[in-house]
Amino acid sequence: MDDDSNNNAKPTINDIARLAGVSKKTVSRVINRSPLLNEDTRRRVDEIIRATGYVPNPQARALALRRNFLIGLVHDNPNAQMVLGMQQALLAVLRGTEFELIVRPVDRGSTSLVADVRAFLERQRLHGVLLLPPISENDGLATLCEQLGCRYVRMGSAMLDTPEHMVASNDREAVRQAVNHLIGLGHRRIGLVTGPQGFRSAFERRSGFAEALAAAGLAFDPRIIVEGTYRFESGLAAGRQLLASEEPPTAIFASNDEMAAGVLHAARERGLDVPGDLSIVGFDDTAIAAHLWPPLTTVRWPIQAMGKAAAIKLLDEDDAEAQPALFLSELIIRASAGPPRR
Amino acid sequence: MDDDSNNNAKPTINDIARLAGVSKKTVSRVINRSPLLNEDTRRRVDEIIRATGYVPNPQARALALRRNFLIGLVHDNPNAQMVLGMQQALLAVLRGTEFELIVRPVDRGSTSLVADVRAFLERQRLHGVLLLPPISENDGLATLCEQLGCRYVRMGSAMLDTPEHMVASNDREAVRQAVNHLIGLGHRRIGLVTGPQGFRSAFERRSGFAEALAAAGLAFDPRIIVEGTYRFESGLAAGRQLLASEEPPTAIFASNDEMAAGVLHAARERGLDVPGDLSIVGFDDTAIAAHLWPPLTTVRWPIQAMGKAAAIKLLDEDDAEAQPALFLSELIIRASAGPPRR
DNA sequence: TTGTAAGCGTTATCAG
DNA sequence: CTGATAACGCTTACAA
Repeated sequence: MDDDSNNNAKPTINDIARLAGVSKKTVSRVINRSPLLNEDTRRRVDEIIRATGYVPNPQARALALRRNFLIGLVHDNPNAQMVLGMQQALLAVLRGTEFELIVRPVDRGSTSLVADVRAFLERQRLHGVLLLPPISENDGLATLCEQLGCRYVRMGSAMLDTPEHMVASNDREAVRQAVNHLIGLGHRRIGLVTGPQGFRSAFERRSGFAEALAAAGLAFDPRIIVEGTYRFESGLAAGRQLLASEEPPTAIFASNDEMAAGVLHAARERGLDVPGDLSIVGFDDTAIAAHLWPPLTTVRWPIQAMGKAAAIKLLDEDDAEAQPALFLSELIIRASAGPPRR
Repeated sequence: MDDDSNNNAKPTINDIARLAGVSKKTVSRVINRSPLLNEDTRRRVDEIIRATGYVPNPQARALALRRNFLIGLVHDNPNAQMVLGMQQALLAVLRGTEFELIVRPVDRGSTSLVADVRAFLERQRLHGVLLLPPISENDGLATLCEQLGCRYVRMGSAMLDTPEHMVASNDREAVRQAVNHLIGLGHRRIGLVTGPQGFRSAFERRSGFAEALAAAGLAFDPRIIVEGTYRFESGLAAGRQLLASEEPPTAIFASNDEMAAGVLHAARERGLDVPGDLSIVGFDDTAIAAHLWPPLTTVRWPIQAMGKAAAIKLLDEDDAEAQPALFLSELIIRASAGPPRR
């Protein structure tokens, strides 16, 4: 009915020990690359392991070690593209290791946020977690991880923590560049659609905007600054408002691409030519940016690189130090921004 | 230094047993809602559990039970939006249960696909997996799950398996409706951008297209059928080709939104008015659809409902039967399709 | 209805 | 360098 070896059952450490004629502890040492091991013994055991296709049982290891080989991704899904990009980057590093990725969306509005995350971390005994914005801005979560002895890395739009716990994009500088681009094109009256209050990224981007204007000696006119929610609809509403104002801007910087798409919509509704009548710049370089018409000038931040760095920081104490904590974004110039017609 | 109870250490089943003055087995019975249990005992133990905040250690349970409380999401990431939507739907059901979601991207091109998944399933001893298209079309994977005693549900664009193992959208019917919509608007020459060969969804959508044409007595002209890759660039290329043809279509059905965005781009390049000169219909109703200008008429399939049904099928043997396996898509009429001008 | 003993597959301790 | 032996926290026999 069956042919070789123990048929269906996967071999355990005991099987290997018996086959190799050593104790299970020795096998364990081989598995864990213990340095104090006779080279011959190691080779012999390794051979058996290879031959049998033995793989240590993660559940048993987790129990004995009191910690799991799991990396958690905790987020509040502000941006599907970003979350998935992060996942891919993490998994690229995790692949080939014994670690698995476990995903945990949470509700940042909930008063029990910290308690929820605590329960999750305690239960699963994660090796480490990556906190995505905006919940990464919550210092309580960082403290919690520290307390629980769970490695953590926060992702954010500014340095919120020490380098080993941080991968940050420099949003402020990136926006400064983007706005400088508009100023360089000749724009003097530039509108802003901000992100929602309370988001650090919104604050940073707004600051970069203000700084760029100040550096160019341009006025920061609150009448052409509108707060958005990072959603398309809010961009649409903001665009309508801005374009209907007495003295409409010739360019609008939207704090993310989704809102920029909304602004573009508003421009179309009024029959405006983009970029002739209105230049638009977004932020994030999500998929939509290149697919809009005209393709959107925007800021791209290195999700892949940041995710990779985060994963390495989470996995390995030693390599962590070597990884950068601050990442530079890049202005992607497409067709949605040009010189003002008037 | 510390105040109450065992300070830092989480209570174990032994602590609860001692505190309640019963054996650990009894506590175990309470945890697992064993029916043969004195109501009084149960209450007493439950009380202690609540008071101490005891939570059973999942790793220990996994070891003893030889199976993990993990649900896997195995995919090849053809569509970020869909993957994330699926995740959300699964997690909504998993939330509040003891199950966690573990994400596993794979490479469908790899010759070791089945072996990779096997290694993953054997190692993690998953409770169940959800296979997303296109790898869900691989019967080998389903057989594998069966062999390993791992529950599975396949998601696809047609019924590829028995209802308890399937959540399917009816792409063929949905496309038929979409194309009928175009025909109803007066279009007689309709182009098609297909998905890549080998994808069942591509086949189904193409079939629906052909059937709608046939039912209306319209010719299926291979010269205005172009194969795409489900990517924006392929839609752009296809659009250019179609619009440059001798007798260009007055409407184009693209087999997904991303390609539809590409077709729209191609139309813009030629200065065409949409929908005046060209009507465009997409498929998927991803975020981009509503954000394009003009907003895209497209087909929406019920990701959330499908994900929820899949999760329930994976979790519970009994409820599984009650869940539908076939889901109907919906034509979302926006502004990108209208009557032909000529 | 409840408890006892043994085991799940691994690692840590501490001798040899 | 290597190996008994006892954890890790829970469940499944099998008794009582």
